[in-house]
Amino acid sequence: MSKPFEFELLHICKQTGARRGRLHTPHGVIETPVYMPVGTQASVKTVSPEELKALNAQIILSNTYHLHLRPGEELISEAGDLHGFMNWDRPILTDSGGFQVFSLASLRKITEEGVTFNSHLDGSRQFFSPEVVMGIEEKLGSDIAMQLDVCSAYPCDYDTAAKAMKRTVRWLERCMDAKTRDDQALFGIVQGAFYRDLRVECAKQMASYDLPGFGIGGLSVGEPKEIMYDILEALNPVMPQEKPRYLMGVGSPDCLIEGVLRGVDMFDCVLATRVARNGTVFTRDGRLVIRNASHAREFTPMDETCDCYACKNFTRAYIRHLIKADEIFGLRLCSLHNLRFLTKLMEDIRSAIEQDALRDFSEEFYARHGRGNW
RNA sequence: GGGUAGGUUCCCGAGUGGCCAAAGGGAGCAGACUGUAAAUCUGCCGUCGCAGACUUCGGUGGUUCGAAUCCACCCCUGCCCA
Repeated sequence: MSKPFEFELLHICKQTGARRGRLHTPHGVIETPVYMPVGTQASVKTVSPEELKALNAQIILSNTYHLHLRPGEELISEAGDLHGFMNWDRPILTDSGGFQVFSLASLRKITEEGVTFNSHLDGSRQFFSPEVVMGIEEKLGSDIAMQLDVCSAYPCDYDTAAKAMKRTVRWLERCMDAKTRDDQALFGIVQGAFYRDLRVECAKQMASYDLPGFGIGGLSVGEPKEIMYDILEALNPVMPQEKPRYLMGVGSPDCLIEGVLRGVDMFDCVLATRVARNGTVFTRDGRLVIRNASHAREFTPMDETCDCYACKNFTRAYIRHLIKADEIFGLRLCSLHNLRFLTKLMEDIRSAIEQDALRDFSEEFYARHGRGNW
């Protein structure tokens, strides 16, 4: 019996240094590196829990801000917790609302005490602080709770980035003080925008706290990928080896590979499901806009090599038709496929690490898919 | 046969003398999307092109400096009456 939130570092790829691990949670074990589908409002859009399990989703994300506004954590706790409410018995990670502070910038005001929001739903005044957020996340009963953080935009001047990073550290301390549940892990979030020294300083400071894992936030917010990779390279040696590192909001296939190569263990991203609903799918030959007219008469699977429900049963021509006709089933098929594409990619990555061959794997992947087509 | 309302760019539909290649939808085509205010958003959508030019508003002929818009006749469609 392992202790809660133990992270076993099972293997390090001799070719790349990439990490193969296993994170224990109250709702089961997570094999890492892992991609986590996003279910912001207690639902991975268009996909059922049974389907998520079938495509080997090990853990999903949900969102504190959105669930607080609707239906409210009180109502969810009446159902027991978020797991019971949405009938998902595997692990759940809740994001804190820190990203909404960033993406709903026009609706909020940040002070040291916390963030004042106008709800995007009805305009009502909302107040989020580290303590408030921890209270909500504990009521939701997620396995992993993210701290409330301050995410910087791209570009961001040094002074602003430094202030946001330092406030994030102070808010992490307040989250730790407010935390009461032992069966929920709290992750800090490394900030510092695109400045290596700020990132390293933040990571070192947070590493001194006894936390079960750490997020890397504020990346993939519009900066070139090389900048993100550079920050990850700076963080790799200074983040605790024995704790999982979670790169927040990143999940194009190439970024997943590049992240793992730079020591990342966990990822989440809306890209797969959002792009799916807009008529684009990942395939072994790169991104495919299945909505385009060129696929109208292709009576072949979206991806010949894919084992997902959509590829095993339906053709490009049919799925394109569904998308063009605004049939919900088309959105579901594309979502199922893209999610499976990523969970399968992570399976392959885990196996490549175990075989000390992740470099070979990534080179084959790029030879096949190209580097820029994602 | 008589009366009446109409015929607009792929479709629906606005426009009733110049600011009209012609509103607005839809369809179509393409692009974007990375801790989800997203089944969303953006662009193109007569032809050729850089400016610009050219051909269009049922047909033909007129009026006018100028017509999708006014006049005449013709063709076609809906409705009403015989």
